[in-house]
Amino acid sequence: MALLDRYGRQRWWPGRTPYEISVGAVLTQHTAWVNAARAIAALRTRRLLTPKRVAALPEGELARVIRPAGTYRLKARRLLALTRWLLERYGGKFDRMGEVALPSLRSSLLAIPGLGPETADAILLYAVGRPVFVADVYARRVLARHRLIGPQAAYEEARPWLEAHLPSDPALFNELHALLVAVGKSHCRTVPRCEECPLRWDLRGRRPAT
DNA sequence: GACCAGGCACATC
DNA sequence: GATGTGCATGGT
Repeated sequence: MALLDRYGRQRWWPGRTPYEISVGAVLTQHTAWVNAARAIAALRTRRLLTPKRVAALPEGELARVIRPAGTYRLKARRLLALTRWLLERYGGKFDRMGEVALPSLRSSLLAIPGLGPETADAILLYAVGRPVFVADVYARRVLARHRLIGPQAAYEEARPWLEAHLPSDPALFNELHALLVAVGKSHCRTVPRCEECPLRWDLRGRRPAT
């Protein structure tokens, strides 16, 4: 892949366990990753990166620990909701989700207050390993720039487009999403036109005639 | 001091 | 259905 050659492997999503990855997905909402990482580090220092320990914590105390991530009262509530869902349905074990059909697992995640499509899909892809594309603002920006989707395309428009145009491979989704974020953050912001960008060849699965 | 960063829920028009 | 606002920190 041309993007891979240019930007290198991105090694997303940082996290030692599926639970830690899911915690990161909530903590990074509308927040720079570096601040979410601080909050995760604070949780790790207190040995709180397990569902049972988080669930046992009063909301106010959890909020204090994750303060560096910003919107901490909100995120403490969301983190507890996710953690309780995980414990009640799967005993805190991500591998028990393996038998659940993807659509029902996804809608079950979306029913948790505080989990929108992007957070739910990040958990599905990066923590559970399901083939769901995280069609975040960067991915949509890059696709729109190449007129592969409309400039105002919504999340739920871009995600099926990506999933339909790519092999259904979680490892590929993982790396490409990370690469699209890297491109969307830097290159596509500063370069007005991308007619020659190799991205479109990757996405369309063919190279243009030269 | 404004703006942004790997969103979401809720109110209002 | 589109638009606006609160949440809140830390970096540029």
